[in-house]
Amino acid sequence: MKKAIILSYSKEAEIFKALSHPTRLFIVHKLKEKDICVCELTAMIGDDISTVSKHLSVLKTAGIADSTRKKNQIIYRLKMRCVIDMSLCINRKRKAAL
Amino acid sequence: MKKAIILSYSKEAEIFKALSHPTRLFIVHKLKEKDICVCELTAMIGDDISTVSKHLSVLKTAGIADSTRKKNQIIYRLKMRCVIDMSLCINRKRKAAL
DNA sequence: TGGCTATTTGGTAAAATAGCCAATATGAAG
DNA sequence: CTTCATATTGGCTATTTTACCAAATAGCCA
Repeated sequence: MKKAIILSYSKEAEIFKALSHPTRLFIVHKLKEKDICVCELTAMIGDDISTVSKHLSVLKTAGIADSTRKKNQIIYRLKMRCVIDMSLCINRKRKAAL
Repeated sequence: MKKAIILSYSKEAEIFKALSHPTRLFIVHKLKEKDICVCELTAMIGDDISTVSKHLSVLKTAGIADSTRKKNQIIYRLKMRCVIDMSLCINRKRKAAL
């Protein structure tokens, strides 16, 4: 059984895990500009729509995005906008490292 | 073959992935206070030293930590300190959600 | 209602990750 | 040089993740 002090980081880890896939990061960066439906994201990404849907589900479960229905489309929205700051932080570091 | 625009997020994704494990987050939060050797981290975590060493290797490869030798210990240091800001951002959100 | 569009869910195979033990390195100290 | 302490690497298995296809679901509209 894992120590409680370690387990206390599980929720935070889940959020980082949701951001740990290139496709999901791409989605986050698109959503920072505007709300987008699954179909449009799928067209941009080029994966099967079921794959994209599952990525979106991961982001939603982690609390990073949420969704609403509009006619027969599901529109996703970036809920945790501070992930953009994380991105900036990382890329600032990456450029500084050159 | 994945689209280039998606692949361009791979490096950023790697950093988030490195932070996506409770044990590694624990390590990061300890390292923000002071530099620590593998043996001390291992004692705090309770996993096999080889497991801890591999976690540290992930953090190092991602550019989040680095290490120096001191006598026969390897001392790890938090290199990308802005991951602390990410943590704050996430936990601020989490508390706001209650 | 029935068909249409958009999305999610289930199933599955391949790949990646985690964690343990054993084996190997690497420097320290006698 | 030998032994000790510290850390890393290799090998293995169990678990998780990813991505596809097929099937099911949900709302819209004739």
